[in-house]
Amino acid sequence: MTSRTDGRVQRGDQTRRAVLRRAVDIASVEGLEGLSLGRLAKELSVSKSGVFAHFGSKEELQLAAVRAGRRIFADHVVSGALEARPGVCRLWRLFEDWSAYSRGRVFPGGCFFYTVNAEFESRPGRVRDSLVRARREWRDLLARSAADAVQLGELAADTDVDLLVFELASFLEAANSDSLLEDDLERPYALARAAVASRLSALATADAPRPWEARAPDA
Amino acid sequence: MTSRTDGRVQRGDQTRRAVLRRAVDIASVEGLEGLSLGRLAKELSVSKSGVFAHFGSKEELQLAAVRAGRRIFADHVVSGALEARPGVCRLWRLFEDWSAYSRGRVFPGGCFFYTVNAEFESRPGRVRDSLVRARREWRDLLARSAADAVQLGELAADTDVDLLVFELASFLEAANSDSLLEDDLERPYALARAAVASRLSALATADAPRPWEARAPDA
DNA sequence: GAACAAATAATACGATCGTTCGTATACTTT
DNA sequence: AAAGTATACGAACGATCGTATTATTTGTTC
Repeated sequence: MTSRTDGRVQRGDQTRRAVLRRAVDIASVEGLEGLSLGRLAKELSVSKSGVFAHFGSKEELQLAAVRAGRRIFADHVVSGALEARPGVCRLWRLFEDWSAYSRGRVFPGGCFFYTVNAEFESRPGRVRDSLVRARREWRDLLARSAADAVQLGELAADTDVDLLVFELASFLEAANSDSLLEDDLERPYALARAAVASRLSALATADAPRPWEARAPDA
Repeated sequence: MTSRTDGRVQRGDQTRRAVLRRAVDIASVEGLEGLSLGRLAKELSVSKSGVFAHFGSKEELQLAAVRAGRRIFADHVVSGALEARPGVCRLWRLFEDWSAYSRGRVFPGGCFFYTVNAEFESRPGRVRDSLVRARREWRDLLARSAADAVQLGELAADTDVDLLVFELASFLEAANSDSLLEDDLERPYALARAAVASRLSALATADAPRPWEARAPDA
């Protein structure tokens, strides 16, 4: 029988992981089409065919990069927020973690999904399909969190959840893009914070928690 | 003195225009890096070197495409709004014209600047610089229009103009991107309309014009 | 140590990239 | 008519792209 850990596949997984980490970093700056097997191989000091063999085609590499991007996004933004109590606290936590994820440049080109969504939003294919799915899951998480807040009586009962989610998501994406284009790590995120807090404040009920009013923690 | 009609220049300008019109259309879908001289030449049935000679380098072609995109954007979005009376009416008109420009797919890939800004937001160079300049002019136009509205007493005197502009611009960009990714020509623009109207309503003074409350014109 | 399997490498292919060069064909100016 | 200029062409350059085929190294199992 095959032993618990085969050193060969172990090593393979390791390089595969290294390739994907580099791939998502590149893609966040230059897009998934800007990825090239040759460049990836050179930067990682492996052979081009070695990289190729791991994925079988460029499209498969791109799809794997999207999956890798999702894992990193989930680790930095989703998993922490799921520990916050449901409702407006979780919603605010999603904003704060997303803000830290984008502002902290977990990917050198800012949010990985902002870049590649813009790249593939008009290009049919499997890559676009997987990006649309990922985006829906993210928006659904925002929508569920907002709906929870309404159900818990933290946001007004007549809150238009779809509209709120659209507004919040707009602010996040704009902060990412503005920060990169203006080369400003402060102002766009401060504006997004004010915009999100303003929306939530306007909808919050009298006795709802208001995490956005807490003193900003010193760095 | 130069004679009445210079056939060379005329013919040259014509193909140059044709190249640029095709270039911005392609770039709105595939980005300015996705442009290729060979493809451009093939689609326009001219020689690759002929296209190249018009611009001298790919970067110059990209810069010319940005300028062409600006002209088209100005024609569809800016010039009409400048005819509206200053203040909240002009602000609303900017939203409506931008919405029609994006929704009407003046460029097949949606807003040209959304695509190429995302492409170049992390890439230094002259193309990025020209995009940043164009973006600043657009945001300044929004800011001046909002400031006018405050000065005219149409929006509350304590309006945070910078925040308002951030919010409005966020909604526009998100509508464009959502529409393309969801393949939905209605909902994202309706959400953006509701979001913009909601922000303006909240800030509008008692006797300010409220163009967003007018009956939507039938198509 | 032999037989086998998985990860990586070496090499090559055809296509396309941006660019350069030399040239033919207009048109304008002298 | 001669000289000059602008547009466009065709062919070729070296580089790089994604991919395929064929070896070689590396680790496991008998």
